[in-house]
Amino acid sequence: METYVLENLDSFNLIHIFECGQCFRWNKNEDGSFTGVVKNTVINVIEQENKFVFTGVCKDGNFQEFIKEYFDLETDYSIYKEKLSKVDSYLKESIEFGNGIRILNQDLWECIISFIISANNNIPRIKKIIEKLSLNYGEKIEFNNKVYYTFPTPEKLSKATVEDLRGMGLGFRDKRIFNTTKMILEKQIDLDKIKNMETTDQMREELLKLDGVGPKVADCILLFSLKRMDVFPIDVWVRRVMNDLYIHNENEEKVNKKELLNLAEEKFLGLQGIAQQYLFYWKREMGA
DNA sequence: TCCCAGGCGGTAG
DNA sequence: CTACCGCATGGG
Repeated sequence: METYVLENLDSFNLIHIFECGQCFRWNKNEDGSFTGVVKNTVINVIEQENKFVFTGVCKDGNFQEFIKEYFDLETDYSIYKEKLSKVDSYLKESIEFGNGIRILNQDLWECIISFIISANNNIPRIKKIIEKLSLNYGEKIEFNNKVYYTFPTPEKLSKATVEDLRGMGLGFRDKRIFNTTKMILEKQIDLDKIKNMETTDQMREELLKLDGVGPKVADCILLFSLKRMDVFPIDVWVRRVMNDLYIHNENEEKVNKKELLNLAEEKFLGLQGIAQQYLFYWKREMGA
């Protein structure tokens, strides 16, 4: 068991980070701490008097480096916030609201599967399905006398038949998960190659070949795992907030996607991904 | 009960 | 190329 304590972290709020919709495997405990499974490690984080205490058993490498990498602690979010706050008063307000958001460095494989599951689904159920997959196909780890499961590897998940997957509550996404797992396992799509590609467009083109990965899911993967800050995943909430703020179309479903992308590019200038996160979180938490 | 969910794939026009 | 539809399931 290792502990890492950090003081005076800028732009770091546990609720904002874990509940802004980017990740699915973190849960809040009664003491206000959060526990999550990251790669082969279970991590607990708690905020105590302006200090953040990270606890975990790190099986791959140095625990402190692991935390710094995963929580994106090398990135200075004040620069992002400063730029975006100048866009207009809406951005300013959304940033004040989601002040402590940070984009986690999530595992590419896990991110792909998780966001295929997210299609036409709600967050509580997405989390349930991912837990069930992990329980059935992941590795068991104990932490503080509790049992956790790692996210299944492609090898392990490939043992599941389409029927098995249907039994996990995946619904119509069963075949998509099955096919994508196979494509990745057989290296028809090489994830390491994607990580090393030059441009966002090259990465997106490759991701779109995976079954169940369309424009929205690809952009989520690009933002949440490949750290492409210039992508702008458009879901119902983002469409809603962009329409309310800038377009004022009576029928928000009719708002053209290209129009939204152009607008986002023009306004947020390479920081569409970050802007999207603040706006998404703000809109979803504030409601209506 | 009924509507909806961080959409996608397929098909028709 | 765009427009539409069906899809499984369960949360609220």
